[in-house]
Amino acid sequence: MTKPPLPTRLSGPAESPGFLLWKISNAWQRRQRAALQPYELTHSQFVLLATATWFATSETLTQARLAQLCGVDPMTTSQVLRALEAAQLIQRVDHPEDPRAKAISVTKAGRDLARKAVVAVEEADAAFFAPLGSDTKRLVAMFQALIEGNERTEADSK
Amino acid sequence: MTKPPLPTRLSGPAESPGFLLWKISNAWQRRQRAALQPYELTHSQFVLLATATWFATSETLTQARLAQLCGVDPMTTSQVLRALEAAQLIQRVDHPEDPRAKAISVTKAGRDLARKAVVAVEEADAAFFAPLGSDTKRLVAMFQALIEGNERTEADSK
DNA sequence: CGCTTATAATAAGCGCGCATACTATCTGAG
DNA sequence: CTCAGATAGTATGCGCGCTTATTATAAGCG
Repeated sequence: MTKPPLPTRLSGPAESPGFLLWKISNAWQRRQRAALQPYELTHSQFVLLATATWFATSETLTQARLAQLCGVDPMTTSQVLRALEAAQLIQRVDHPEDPRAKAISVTKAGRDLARKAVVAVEEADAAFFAPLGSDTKRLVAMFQALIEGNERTEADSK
Repeated sequence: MTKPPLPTRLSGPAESPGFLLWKISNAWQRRQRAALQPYELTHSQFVLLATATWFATSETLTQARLAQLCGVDPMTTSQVLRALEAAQLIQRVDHPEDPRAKAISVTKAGRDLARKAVVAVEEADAAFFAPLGSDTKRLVAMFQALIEGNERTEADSK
């Protein structure tokens, strides 16, 4: 070793938490894709459909509210919800009180599909994190700390 | 509570490791995007450029080899490398021994940019995981276990 | 009341991460 | 040597995640 080609990065990317996070997230999404394929849903479609199913009973959902609940950006939410509407899993009608907004409701087909898909998703999720065993709880705690700690930073930079 | 709208999913998605993983990965990519913006690089471009810089001194890189080293799929690798070539950060010449393959080399501009960008990336990375403090090591270990444990499963399903 | 500011949704467009399919070439078994 | 199967790279196309910009409307302030 005369002169390493890059500063730091001591022994390749294998130990960088960010690099690993990226790889794991990709692997997880492949898993989810496979698990959701029988239902012809993508992961984002599932998240929005499931969350809408969950909250539609307790409040009148708008796209913006749903985006906030799921942590999906409003642009993507708009696009994905239109796909869900085209598949007749949800309905988007003009909001009774705010003509700018759309009121989101879930059709019976949507509810039924969500109920079936959520089982497959949670199964795939459990299988993916199974290698951690009981440490999974610890991972969840770390994840929550990361979200907490970075939410603030992101809000600052706006 | 008369009848929950969905089976399981006991108290919303906030505790699902997969859901958290997805949110965190998105947040991390936003951070990386911001950190790399001054260099006009995307995350994938950086990873491929940095890895090429790292390994080009020790072996004759092909796209397939680079894809394998980075864990990026070959199709994306092809596309991203062409972007890097257009930016004159790498070169793709016909491989001397295998006419199917391209030999990848990094230009001086590419090396210089990689050297600068890697600092910004590692800084952003450190800031992102800072909330975990010394537990970061534990997270890395969990990540490695997850990759290990799921690599096998994915290979099986092919 | 009028006016500024914030908000709901969308159009257009970019790059990644795939899946699928195709061409050209290498490699190994017989 | 031949030929089947693996491999390197790419075209095409889809959906997400995001940026920027636009339209329409709501909400707050003087």
